[in-house]
Amino acid sequence: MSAAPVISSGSNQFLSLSRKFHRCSAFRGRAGSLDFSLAPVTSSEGESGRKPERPRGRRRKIRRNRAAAVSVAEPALSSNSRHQAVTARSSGASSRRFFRGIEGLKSNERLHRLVREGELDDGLRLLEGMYRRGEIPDIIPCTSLIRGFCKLGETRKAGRVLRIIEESGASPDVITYNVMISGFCKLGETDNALRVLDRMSVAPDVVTYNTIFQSLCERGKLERAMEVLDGMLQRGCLPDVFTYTILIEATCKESGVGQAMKLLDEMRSKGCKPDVVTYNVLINGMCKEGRVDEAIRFLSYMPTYGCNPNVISHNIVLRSMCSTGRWMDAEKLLEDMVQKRCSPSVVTFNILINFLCRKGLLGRAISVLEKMPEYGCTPNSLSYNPLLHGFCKEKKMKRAIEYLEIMVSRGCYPDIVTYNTLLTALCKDGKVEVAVEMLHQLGSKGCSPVLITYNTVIDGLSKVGKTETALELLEEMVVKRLRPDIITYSSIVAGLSREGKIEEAIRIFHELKNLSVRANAITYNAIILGLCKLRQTDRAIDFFAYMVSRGCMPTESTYTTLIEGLAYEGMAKEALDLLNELSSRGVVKKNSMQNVVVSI
DNA sequence: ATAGGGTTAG
Repeated sequence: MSAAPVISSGSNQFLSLSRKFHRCSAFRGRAGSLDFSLAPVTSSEGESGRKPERPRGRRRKIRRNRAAAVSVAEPALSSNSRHQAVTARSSGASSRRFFRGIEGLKSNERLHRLVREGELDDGLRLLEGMYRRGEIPDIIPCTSLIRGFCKLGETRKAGRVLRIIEESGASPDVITYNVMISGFCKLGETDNALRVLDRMSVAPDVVTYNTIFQSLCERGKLERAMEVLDGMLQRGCLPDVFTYTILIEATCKESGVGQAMKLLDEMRSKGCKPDVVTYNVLINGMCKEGRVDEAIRFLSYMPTYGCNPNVISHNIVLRSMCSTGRWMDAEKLLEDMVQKRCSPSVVTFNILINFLCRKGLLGRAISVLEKMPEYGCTPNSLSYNPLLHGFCKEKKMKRAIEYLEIMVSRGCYPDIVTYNTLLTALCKDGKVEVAVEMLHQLGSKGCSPVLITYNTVIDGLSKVGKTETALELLEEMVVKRLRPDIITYSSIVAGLSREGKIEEAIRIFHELKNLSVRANAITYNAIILGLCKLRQTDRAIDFFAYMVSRGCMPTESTYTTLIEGLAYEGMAKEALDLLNELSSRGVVKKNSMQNVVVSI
């Protein structure tokens, strides 16, 4: 960015500005249709892999019991090594081989102990030694070792353990393989999981396959999953309800409910009976496609398929009714549920409360919340938070605090979202100091601030000219290992711009590249606004050009800011011309610029 | 293997 020449009014300058604009190629079409490929502008926080972990208690218990049974009956000898010791003796083998067997027994005992104590790396080291000496390891501690390493994300070490088992002459069983495969899958290494599947020395079971299907489908690789299904059928392994349900869900997402229904037929024809989850997945698919009425009909047919809908079936439909504004239907469905003795859950009520709050019907939301105990449901933070948010939005802080106290008095403790909501309201209310104070007291209330918490307060500070303090909070969050994102930096850049500290704003802006944070239109707009306010419209236009060259799509406020900048510098006619041109291209709505036009 | 996931920047 070169130093900006001082611009005086005059149409010559405007011509050159205008040419600059045209060179930016943003005018070749509407704002929404730049003719070169644009990287996504929105921040890609997306999902953070936070599916609640399913309790696997039952299966684990069985496994543990089996391990326990072995070690109780034969404290030092597992089936594997006992077999070896016996053959070594009975075949009259050399004493060296016999002793190696004895050493192996001792090593396995130590391996068991290390794994039990969680000393995984020591366990692996011992295992390597055993492998070198030709001792045969027990697969049970080895399987635990694989599971442990996978939990730590160290799939490489887990894979090494599996290799050692395979090459040492011990035979891994299907459980060992399943642990390895599920480890790879959980960490997103589906290709590695498939490689293990291919080289398995024992037949994979339905659990093996389901783990892989789950992982493939989560990553949108339905086609690959269907190929694996073919392989499964060829090997004579029978799919179960889980298998089909996973595949049906993915099919709903990728090819629509129509396709998914065909899979349902296939499932039935193979003698596999769909259960309530299978049907719920389909109902969800219908709702997502906007076919709510079809979903309602399906719900009522379910009993004739030999399967009664459950709370979740109803909740899916309920949510869909609410979001399409069919409030009366939703209330009726709730009545139906109660009548059919399908008790509503907290989720049922939270769906209703959420949508009432969004519509601003806080009174009705409260009456729903207060009725929950009659149905045996206790409101949780997801019940109270939308209500607090509603009060805050209406600037009824008193009522918000009142309800905060009510929730606490009922034993429902505020969570980080509750606090974030309150912090937002405090900042908007000009009580930023209070917000900072509250932020720092969160820890003592057993609730740690998250990225959004800091973003909220940093933005609040930046808005009232306290970017100094905002920058301190930025430091603080980094120390707490929270990674600032584009929202954090946009707030700070905007704050600096507003204060006229444009050079510092630009410096931080350029730092973003090193931090691998991608600037978006909001960040650019903040700088452009700062430059315009300093009457450096020329630099602002340079920056606009830079924005486009970096593949960031300008927004309406990018343009309005620039038009205002021109007007502000006294180039009234130019501003008007540009406004006319942009509005004729549909990039800027004229009525959104009424004040500017009037001021000119 | 299915439902609620709410709160932050122009």
